[in-house]
Amino acid sequence: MGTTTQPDAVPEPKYWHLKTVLSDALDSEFEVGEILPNERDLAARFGVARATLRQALEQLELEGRLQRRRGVGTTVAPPRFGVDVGAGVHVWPGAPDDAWQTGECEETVPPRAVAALLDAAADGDEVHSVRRTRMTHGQPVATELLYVPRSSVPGLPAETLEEPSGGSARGRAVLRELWRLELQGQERTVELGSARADDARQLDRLPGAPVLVVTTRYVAQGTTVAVGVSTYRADTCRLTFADRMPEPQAAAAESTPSERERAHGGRHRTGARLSRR
Amino acid sequence: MGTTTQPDAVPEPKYWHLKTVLSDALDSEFEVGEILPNERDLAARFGVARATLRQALEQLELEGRLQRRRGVGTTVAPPRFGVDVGAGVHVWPGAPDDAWQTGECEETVPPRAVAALLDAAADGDEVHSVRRTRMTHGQPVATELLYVPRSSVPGLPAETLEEPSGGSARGRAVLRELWRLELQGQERTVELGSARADDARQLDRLPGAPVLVVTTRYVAQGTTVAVGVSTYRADTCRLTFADRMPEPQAAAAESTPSERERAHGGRHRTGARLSRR
DNA sequence: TCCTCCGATTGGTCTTGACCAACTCTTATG
DNA sequence: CATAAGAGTTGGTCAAGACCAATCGGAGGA
Repeated sequence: MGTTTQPDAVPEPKYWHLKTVLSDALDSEFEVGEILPNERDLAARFGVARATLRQALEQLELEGRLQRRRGVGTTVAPPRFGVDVGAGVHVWPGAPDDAWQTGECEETVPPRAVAALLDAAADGDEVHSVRRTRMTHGQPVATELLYVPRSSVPGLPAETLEEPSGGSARGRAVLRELWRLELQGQERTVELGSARADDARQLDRLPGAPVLVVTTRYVAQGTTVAVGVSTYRADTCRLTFADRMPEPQAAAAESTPSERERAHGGRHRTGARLSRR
Repeated sequence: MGTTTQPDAVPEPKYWHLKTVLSDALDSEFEVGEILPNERDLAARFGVARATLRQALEQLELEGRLQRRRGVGTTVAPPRFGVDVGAGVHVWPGAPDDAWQTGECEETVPPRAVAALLDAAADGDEVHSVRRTRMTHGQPVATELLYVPRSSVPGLPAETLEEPSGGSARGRAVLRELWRLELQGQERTVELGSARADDARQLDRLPGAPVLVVTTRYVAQGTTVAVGVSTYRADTCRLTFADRMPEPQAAAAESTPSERERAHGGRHRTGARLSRR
């Protein structure tokens, strides 16, 4: 019972089939930013329960194809934008308005996992910490917590800590400006996580939203002098890492910033099958 | 209504509260590999509908804390293991049995997104492609598709293509051995995706399972000569990137391979509150 | 003109109940 | 003793319905 009408080999889940149908429709019949019919209508139109429809929508949202907001509706999300995370050169076109916003410095006890990475801090020790937020395309895409054990920066006047550079800067630049740390290198890990309540609020997402957690270990003099934990919105970001990339000649200029090709194909025609009414 | 008994500020969703309760229980009362009570029991025990319980379990599975298998049960997952992805040195303890398994070379039309990255292939062109699988800790953690346009390796005897190195090797090593390509550098992007049916099968997961998609762009002579698309299980893997990391003296030897600390704290006591019966 | 309030709309949460599919273990059978 | 057939267990899918919470827009009042 479907449109493909296979013999009946493996009964594909309804929501899975629904997802592919919607996905195709998204490509062919909708514009970015366009608003879909509401869930109750869609469910009725496909002859499924709302829960089933929602299962498909959830998948699509996870893939960054949709954006849902309570009280508003479900809209077609723009393609993910590349967010440079590596230490190397910018290669993928970065957003023109990509900027970090640095908060105030505090004294906190870092999470256990962070403490384990810091050579100079025992479990339970308080360390300096700064919260930062990364804005791109007019929206927050990441929050970061930077942890610097006191012993990494002994005898630093509190003044310096209260007055950060105030503007955009890469993590290592902040470490230099705030604490005059000169780094030798860094090491990063990326993993999937779900947003904690505080991070979710800053990212304008609901708690539990999928995020990419980037843990950076800053190294100087052979020891880990700082650790940064960045939380990126997984639905809108594609992290890019470049290590000693020679500037590509032609390929780099192939398209303008924001509107990059999507992960697995993506065109934007127009039509009117699923459109309103 | 809850255990925390806040005044009643923001009514925390039930499944969210449930998730934290379960998460704590996982830390304090269960061993890795232990099997939880079944969903119907758990739901009854917490006085919620099974659907609600499942919402909490889904979150925990997404975070890599649980593993669920139909017909078997829900088990406590081991901590994520770090999987080295960068071009640099191994720093995080890699698994002793980490190995790539290279398949046969075929001729395929790469997905549009890949073609867009390949300088030497127009949309629709066939290119060489090799499927590879990465095994770690006795299970498949990633599948990869390597795309090499013919013009990158003109006039290569088919023999070479049919007989890969047969064993473990990093991506660039494969490119060298298979096609004698010497690379200048590479660039990677990481994004969240959901497993396609074929990848899911290879990863022993259900279609739609969350994966980390690593797209690697191999560069030689200033052009992109190959593109690799790796699909990592997001629930079991933590990708690590190291660029010119100086070997840390003490910190590197702090713990033995597999059993690393978990992302946000994690100890393993024993108890018996939720345990069977 | 500006503001506030209220109601309609939309996605988010939760319940109950049912059946399906993968798996394990027991039991019957050769 | 090995194998096959069932039965029972467990997670996966689906339905139908109810209510909650965020949002937006218009009506009404200052």
